[in-house]
Amino acid sequence: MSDRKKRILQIVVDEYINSAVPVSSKAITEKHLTDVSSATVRNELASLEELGYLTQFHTSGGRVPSPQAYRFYIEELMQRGNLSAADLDYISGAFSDKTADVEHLIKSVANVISDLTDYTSVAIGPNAEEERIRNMTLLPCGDGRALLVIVTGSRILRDSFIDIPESMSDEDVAGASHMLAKLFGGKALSEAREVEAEALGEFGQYRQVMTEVIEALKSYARPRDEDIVLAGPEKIFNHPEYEDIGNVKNFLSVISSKDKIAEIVGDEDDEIQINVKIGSADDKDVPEDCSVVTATYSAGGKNLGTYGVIGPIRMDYSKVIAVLENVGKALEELVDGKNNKNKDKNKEKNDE
Amino acid sequence: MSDRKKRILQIVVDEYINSAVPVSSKAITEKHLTDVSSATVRNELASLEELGYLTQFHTSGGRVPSPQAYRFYIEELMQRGNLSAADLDYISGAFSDKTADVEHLIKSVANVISDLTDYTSVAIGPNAEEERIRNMTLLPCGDGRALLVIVTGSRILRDSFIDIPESMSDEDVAGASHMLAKLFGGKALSEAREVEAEALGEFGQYRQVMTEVIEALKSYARPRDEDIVLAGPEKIFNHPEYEDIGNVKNFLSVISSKDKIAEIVGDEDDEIQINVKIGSADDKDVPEDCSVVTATYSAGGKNLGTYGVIGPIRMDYSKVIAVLENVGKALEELVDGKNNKNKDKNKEKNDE
DNA sequence: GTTAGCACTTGAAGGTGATGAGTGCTAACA
DNA sequence: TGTTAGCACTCATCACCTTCAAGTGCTAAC
Repeated sequence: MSDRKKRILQIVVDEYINSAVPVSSKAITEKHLTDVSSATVRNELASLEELGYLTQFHTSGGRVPSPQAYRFYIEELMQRGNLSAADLDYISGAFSDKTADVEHLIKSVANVISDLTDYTSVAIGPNAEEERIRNMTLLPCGDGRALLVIVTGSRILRDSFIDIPESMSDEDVAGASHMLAKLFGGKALSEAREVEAEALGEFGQYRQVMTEVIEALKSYARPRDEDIVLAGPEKIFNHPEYEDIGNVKNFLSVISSKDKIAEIVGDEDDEIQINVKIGSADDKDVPEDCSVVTATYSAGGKNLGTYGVIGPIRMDYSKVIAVLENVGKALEELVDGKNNKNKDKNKEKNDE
Repeated sequence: MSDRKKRILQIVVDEYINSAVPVSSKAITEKHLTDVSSATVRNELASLEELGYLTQFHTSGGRVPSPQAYRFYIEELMQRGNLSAADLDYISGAFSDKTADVEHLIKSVANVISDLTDYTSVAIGPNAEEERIRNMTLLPCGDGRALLVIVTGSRILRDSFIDIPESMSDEDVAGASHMLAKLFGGKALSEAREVEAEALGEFGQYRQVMTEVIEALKSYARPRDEDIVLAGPEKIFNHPEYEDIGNVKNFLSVISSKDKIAEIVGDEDDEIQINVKIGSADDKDVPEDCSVVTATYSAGGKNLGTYGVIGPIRMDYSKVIAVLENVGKALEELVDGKNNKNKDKNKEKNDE
């Protein structure tokens, strides 16, 4: 593909992303390629269409980029957009230390992304599997039930009710609770699940409780609904493709199901930092006319979750990717800063 | 208002709810009032319009009920609908004992209501204020933080992270935790908030922790986002008024904000069991073209939350109210049954 | 390889007239 | 006095047509 073809393709995609109307040869020569005539551009456009990058609804309607064009655009043509100073300020101001626990942090990240991009944002919290259990307890609730709570340093990892034998006194439960904390403390959720045999032995008389706990641990393998958040669903109406009720319907059917959100956000290759899915071709759960751009963040070796936006195929990929990248950086700094602070604190303690 | 006027108004509302098209005098005489002529009905219709019960978009377009008509319809005209055997079966099958904790119960109630009515359902969980604290604990998480968990017999009442002095050892926290459980166990959340003075004295060296706990208790006054659930948002598309993008927009702007949902579901008179809000006139947060029907359930003196549907003004009030009533009955039976079972259990224990 | 020129296609916008649904009014009737 | 038939009137909808502008593809000339 010639440089001029690339340039023209870039112009078409940029223009279409901006205006949402099919772009014509005339518009291209008037605004961008002033040194050639519209006829020349027409020839190039016809050729780009043959290559599969452009489509026409009808002969007199200008051209529109195909999903293939967007992919090429993102990989080669797009200007890696820099954010405005205001946007950068907004990001750095948004994540203050007060967002101490991960639950809140996830929500505020999702909100920031949605606000800055003007698209609906989706997020899936940190993968719980590899987080270290900091503490664990069984809280008696009466009527033969107890609440099992597992926390890390920064969040409630999981909680759920389990049945306990009626014969167990509150003191017995407290004892069992201590054993659990000792047994599982410091382990990752995935490791915790593997101590089964050993644990059952140690528990002796409370074998049944342990069985229930193991059962609960197993059910924690998939993300909870609360770990999947959505921000700014109404943002969809800011984009003209969603004047069409059918598109809104598709969109809503996806975002109102946490399972589907998890599906389209979740199943990505760990190697890839930023992942773009364009239309149903890339993921059957993404509606025909939608794109999903996600980024997986981690800091200090710790997974911080996957965040992204869902919006029309005609998405401002440059802006979206810039926002995702900068939010990632801010998050990394926040977490690293905190770690360092803690290290300092610990150091001070040791120095005493 | 004459009996015939009432009958005609009833026919108009029934017909319009069913068909969503303005109803004409001819339709009324053909299908329902076969003993009078359409001209007579026209006179009555004109009179009902003057009374404010009916409106016309244009002279040749049939008539449509006004909000005032719906109110009158619900209070006097509507046939208190009985549910089909299938619907009743569905309800009684939906709430089995396995939905042990309140969180799941709320969700399943919301789903049942949405499924049976074909409208989007909204629910707000049991009012936490008067529930008795069954247990309470502080779980150390490191880095000067601890998780405060409060449970009743059937659910996690509240949880949140609080700061603790770095100097507190895990054992100290455990001690404080015991004191908390003793101090607050058996109290309602609203009562717990009032023990401030006494508590601060008892806590001695851990005064600061207690201050944080009190602070947390105070923040628990309003419902958590998780206590507000929504089921079947996509159901809205099953009703023709939501072919219009503007209406969908209004609708989505309300249901995507938990605060707004809480507002329209929450602020009702405790005296009223079933509450109907028709359009913005009854509640400024209800969109112009929407109605909200809610019911507050309680069983054994315990508040079980408020449930309802949000949908077009042209709502099948009879069906909706029947579903809400029957779901309420089923829920009451479920909870009473459980209480009895527990009483039985306790009795057996005492008999031993 | 580039360009001007032109015929062609197509959707959008606007106008027209026919159709049909539904009403309001009036006068006659019981 | 309430009811009814009859009729003129209103209005949305639809099909059909015309016009308009945008944009293309193609060709011939540079």
